[in-house]
Amino acid sequence: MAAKRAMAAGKLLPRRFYAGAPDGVARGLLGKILARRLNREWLTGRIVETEAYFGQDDPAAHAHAGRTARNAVLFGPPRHAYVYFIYGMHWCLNVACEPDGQAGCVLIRALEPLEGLDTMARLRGTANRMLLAAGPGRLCRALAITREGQNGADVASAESELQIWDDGYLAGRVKVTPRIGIRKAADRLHRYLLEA
DNA sequence: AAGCGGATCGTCT
DNA sequence: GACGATCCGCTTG
Repeated sequence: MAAKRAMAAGKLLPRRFYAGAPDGVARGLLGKILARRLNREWLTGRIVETEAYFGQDDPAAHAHAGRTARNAVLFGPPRHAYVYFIYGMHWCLNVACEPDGQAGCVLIRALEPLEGLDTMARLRGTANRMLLAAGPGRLCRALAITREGQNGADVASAESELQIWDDGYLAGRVKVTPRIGIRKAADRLHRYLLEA
């Protein structure tokens, strides 16, 4: 099937990978492959931008004020997807990390599309390959990720329709900057980008 | 090339 | 009732 090229060479990222602290997991996810099964097709892309959020200690994090109905996934075991709705319009994808009970997570901000580009372009309503999955909202649109569909999905499960793979790609230079679009704790350097 | 504001609604106070 | 971990199109220079 379509995803064979990217996924056959590698393996699912193991469950233990996600038990670490958010900054380490955010760095570690750079260069890995996000894979979304949509009907019979796999849509895949290399993760090139992430941000770390540190649970209740982090004023910018959704988990800061404590557990609510929306952010419940963050307080559960790691490796589960936290999908939330923002600005009345966009979905954003996170992966919970840290042990059960701690609410750290990593926001997946951008992909370099690898497979299923035609479907992504159709879902995005654009043919601009550079912008297919660059940005958290665009990424979710390109991969048809919503709260109803993917919130709580286990990205380390072979049965899941949302998975993260390691194909052996070696990440190059990593650029570190402040996180985007937040007002609180805007000085902290928790955004990670893979240099082109 | 960069800056501005509108769209649009779930979530929490 | 206010605001947000965004995106896009329109304006200006």
